[in-house]
Amino acid sequence: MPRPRSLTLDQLALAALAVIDRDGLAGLSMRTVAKELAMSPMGLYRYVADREELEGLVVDRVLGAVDATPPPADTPWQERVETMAGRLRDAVIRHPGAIPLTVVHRHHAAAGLRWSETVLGILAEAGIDDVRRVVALRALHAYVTGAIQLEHLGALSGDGTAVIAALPKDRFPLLAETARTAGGVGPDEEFSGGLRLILRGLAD
Amino acid sequence: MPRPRSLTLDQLALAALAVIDRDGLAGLSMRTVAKELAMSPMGLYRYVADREELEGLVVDRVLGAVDATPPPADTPWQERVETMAGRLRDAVIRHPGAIPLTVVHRHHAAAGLRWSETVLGILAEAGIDDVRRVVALRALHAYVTGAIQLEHLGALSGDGTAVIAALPKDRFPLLAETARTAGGVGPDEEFSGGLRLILRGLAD
DNA sequence: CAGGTAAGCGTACGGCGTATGCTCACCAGC
DNA sequence: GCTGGTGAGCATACGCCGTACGCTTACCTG
Repeated sequence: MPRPRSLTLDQLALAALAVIDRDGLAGLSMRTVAKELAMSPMGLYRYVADREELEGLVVDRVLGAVDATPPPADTPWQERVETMAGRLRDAVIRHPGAIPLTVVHRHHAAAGLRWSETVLGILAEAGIDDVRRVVALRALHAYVTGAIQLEHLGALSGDGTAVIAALPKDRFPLLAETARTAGGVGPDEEFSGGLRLILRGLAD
Repeated sequence: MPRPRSLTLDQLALAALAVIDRDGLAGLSMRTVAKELAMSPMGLYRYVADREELEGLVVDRVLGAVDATPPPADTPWQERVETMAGRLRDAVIRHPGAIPLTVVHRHHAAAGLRWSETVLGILAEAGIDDVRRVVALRALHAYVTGAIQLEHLGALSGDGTAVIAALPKDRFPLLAETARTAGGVGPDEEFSGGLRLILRGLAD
């Protein structure tokens, strides 16, 4: 009977994401999202209970872009896990400003659960039993989450490695050297290099 | 000549940490910290340029508590890295509310650099050359950072595993089973279990 | 065409970070 | 022992924020 809703939740998420992509996470507010939708600030509360719920919608949309279908089963399981990790990283990195949100709200996003289920399937096929599988999944989660954040935070502090390279060599000899060689390692190699450490540790 | 300062930066950090421990990160504001110090809100700006700098002081204090002296060299290098990771985790977890701050400001904290230098020393003694060392250090950082956050976020969502255990078993069979067995694995075992995966992967 | 229902808006409140200019406690020099 | 400069600390104010609350009004059903 009443007036029909003029927006979908996905449009809300899209508008919020547009604000984040344009002005960063600090630019996200109920008011800016409402303005993006040519709507009054309070109108948003007909769709979400509070700001946190809006953030959840954003995360749903970001994580919803990751393909959770199992990679072809004829490739080695390590490679399949790498594929899954890569898909997650690619989707998240497409919206760097939203990274802190994905960390906080990942639990409640259905897409995150689908990703986990697929990864667990790959691990099970690799013959990893349930207790080791729990540890492996959490470790993969922890690594991917942490790596994405470090990658992004390092970037925003304006060549974070440059700061480290300027350290007193007598007190931080290894760190200074490491920072120098770190320049030659790209973020992709770094990510998959670290991931492969876990996978090798997993493979007895 | 002028009036001497009545506070030290460490006292500021301590007051902010007290607020965080008592009221959580959301309770931290220039006003609440000033109140904690029986001072006017603007008085804080004689000590720090802005809120971000105050947060940096907090992180300095939290991370300053980790012992960066190399563990005894007569133990296996894997065990020594585990010791270092455990020290970092213990220090951070002592102030759960400040975890998001440690992630953001870790770069600028001197204590974090000392930790990295010590870990690099252990890796070097293990015969890991510089390119692999860069990858290993970043992977350890990523894992420890991510694991601490997941550990803490899981806790605040009121038994996050309980939510997962209630999933439809037909669509998420492995996840549901995993959540059930996860109950039997404590956070300490989970943390060191994942860490050992990386260390095993590092050891050829 | 009339009525009810809910969509959307306007206003307002308390809190935030912080720019700006004041007061006045302190100490060096006479 | 007084005086004057210096900067510590404070009071006020501005423009944001999230959101509680009550009104208007467009829409669909009968």
